[in-house]
Amino acid sequence: MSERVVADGERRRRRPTKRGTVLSEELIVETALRLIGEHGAAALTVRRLGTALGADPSALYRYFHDTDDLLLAVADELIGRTLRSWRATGEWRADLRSLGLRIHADYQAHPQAAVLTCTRVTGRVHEMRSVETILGILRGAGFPDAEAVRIYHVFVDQTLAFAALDATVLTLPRESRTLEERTWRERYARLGPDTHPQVAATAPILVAEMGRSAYPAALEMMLAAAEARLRHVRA
Amino acid sequence: MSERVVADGERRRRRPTKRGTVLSEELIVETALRLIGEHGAAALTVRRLGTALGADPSALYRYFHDTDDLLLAVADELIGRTLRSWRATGEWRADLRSLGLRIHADYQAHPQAAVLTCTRVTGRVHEMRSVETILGILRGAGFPDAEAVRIYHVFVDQTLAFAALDATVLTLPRESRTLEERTWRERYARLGPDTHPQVAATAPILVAEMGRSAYPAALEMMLAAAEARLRHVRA
DNA sequence: CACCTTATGACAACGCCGTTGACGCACTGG
DNA sequence: CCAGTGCGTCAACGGCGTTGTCATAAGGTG
Repeated sequence: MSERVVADGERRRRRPTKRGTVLSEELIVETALRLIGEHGAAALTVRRLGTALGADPSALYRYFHDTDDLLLAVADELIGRTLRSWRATGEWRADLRSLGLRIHADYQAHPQAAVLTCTRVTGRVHEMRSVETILGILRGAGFPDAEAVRIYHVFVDQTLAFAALDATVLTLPRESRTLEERTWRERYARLGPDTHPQVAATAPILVAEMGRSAYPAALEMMLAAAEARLRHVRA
Repeated sequence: MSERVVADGERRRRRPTKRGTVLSEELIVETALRLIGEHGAAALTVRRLGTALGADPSALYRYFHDTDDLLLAVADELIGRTLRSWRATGEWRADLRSLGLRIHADYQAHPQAAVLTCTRVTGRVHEMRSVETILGILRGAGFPDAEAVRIYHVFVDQTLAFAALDATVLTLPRESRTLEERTWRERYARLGPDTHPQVAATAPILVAEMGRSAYPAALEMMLAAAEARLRHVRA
């Protein structure tokens, strides 16, 4: 191979593919996101992406070193979109809540990219700006520095951890997911009170609860605990 | 296919493979865990597992419907190992705390497997016993059913999510991990108070805090919020 | 012990996947 | 308008999960 993966701006000759589309890094990333959104996470393969672009799959290797490189580009685009659409209100609980829920939701809209991205420290502009933003919210609310940093850490890692967890579930093939749902509905709901009294006593509530993400509830508990700490500090 | 996947106990004829090993569900799961531990999560393929067992890959389909089914068995074995070493004290906060920390620690001892299995609902024996245990702790503490189920969900998902997040970091190749950390520190050290005042004001605390897992702090905040709810319910 | 049934391991094949090297067309700089 | 080369295309490789078929040994039955 010619080992030539070049930044999009330095590209010299844009030759249309056999089906007439003109490739670009941006178009490829957008198409990848569209594929994920339309046909599920499993639809994102190099071959299918090539087909969707009307190009030979191997053409993509002129733009990205490998699949991982492509997914990172997709992830970076995601981070940008998320940050771009957030607005601060000035009330610390409302701001943390909306920021957390927005990150969680945006990542779940593109689970494949989220799973790969969540655990990586990018050190890029967007990430550093988010650190600054969240720390500002907490210190502005009156948390002492050590407390603010600790809560920042919990908030960020909890949000990313849940985003990755919930995204992983969405990444599973459809059969596995419906299987899990049925596992709760059928197997757990039918456990006898003699062997599993706790489950048997709460079965309907369990089935309803396990069908959704625990992140909103976890976030609320975290915010409540933080507010209690804040009152304690101020007293 | 004969569509015959039979529980391990009901197996009638144990024929040794060409290389002499006698297969069993247990042996397959153990070998899978060993493969993951020795060569990373990516090493777990049906073909390699077959080779490691000295059997034809297709022989595994007599024991598990497909790769997903096998993965669920591996996940359940992990849960079982963790539960086997835990003891209840009778005080709900202490019990949840020790259980959470133990799960988190045990999963990080097998990071490769944790990443692969954290998100799966297995519906198998060990998992069902863990649900029963945790629900028992919460309802025994006096939480009403709906509240107990909600807190159970938050507790479990938060623990697994952090376990997977922290395990993923351990999974990264050593070089990229140290590289990321160094880049991160250098970038944050360079941030001036003019552009990033919040980070600049807390830099030393930040560096110290980000070096460890946020799970213990997150767990404490969750327990504090739960106790507040409990007091509210009782009043 | 001999026989029959059948569970179960082996084999070969299918259709995916990511990735790469060789090739040659068409675009761009001169 | 020509030359050089950037980049899309083609073909192929090796690996993957999975399945249909076959053969063989285990184990009940007499």
